Amino acid sequence: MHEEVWRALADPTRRHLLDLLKAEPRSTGELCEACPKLDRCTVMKHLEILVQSHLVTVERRGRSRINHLNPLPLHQIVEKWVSGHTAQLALTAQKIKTLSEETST
Amino acid sequence: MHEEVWRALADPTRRHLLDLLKAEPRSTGELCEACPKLDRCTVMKHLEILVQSHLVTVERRGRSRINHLNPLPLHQIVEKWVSGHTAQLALTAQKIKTLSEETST
DNA sequence: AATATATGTTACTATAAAGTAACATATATT
DNA sequence: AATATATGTTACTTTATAGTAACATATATT
Repeated sequence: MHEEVWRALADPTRRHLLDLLKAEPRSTGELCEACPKLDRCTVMKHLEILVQSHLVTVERRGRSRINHLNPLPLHQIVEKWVSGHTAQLALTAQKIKTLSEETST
Repeated sequence: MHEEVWRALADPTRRHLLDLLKAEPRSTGELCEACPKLDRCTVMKHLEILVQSHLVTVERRGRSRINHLNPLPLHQIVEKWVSGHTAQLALTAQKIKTLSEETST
């Protein structure tokens, strides 16, 4: 299900990892370099969760593990859930305008 | 920031509450009736988190609290983060096709 | 074969979240 | 005023998550 995708996206570190992988596939070591504040084990745990949610796929290359971004699950939750909510924006434009002002407070 | 929005959306109960509010604003009591398995306090805690993330706004009406959906934060995280990732779908159509088969396993 | 490098595994700690219970307040109804 | 109703608050327990440390394995390099 998409439950894992939502959970995976909830963490800012994981979204950052996805951002890094958006540009190009990277090895785990490269991702760790890009996240100097985090322990390697922490990065690997996050990657594990991203793999379970299918947001990241793994390619083994010798002793390296190349992590690839898979944007499909993201696209799917947008299609199946988010779009149903954001569609209202067009319908209730004036109302949103008001709420927007409250939100920015 | 949008951190709270991602966190709020991570929980399936909260997404269900948003689904209920999508149709029409509802009082807390009505939401509790729609979630018979959950304690009233649990529902209120979830609503609290939804309000903090601005996904729900509250209107007081006598002794009732009417909860309104605000789809704007959702729209914003799609605009600011999700769309940047899903945009790749068009660019890497063939690759995704392959990943799709892996994902559905 | 010996060594370095990259990743995997297990166990632990600290923090946060989900859920509930008991009690408190505030508004409507009679 | 007394009562019922709807919501708010505080404190607690259980479970899940983030993060780390120490050790294990597997591949490349020399």
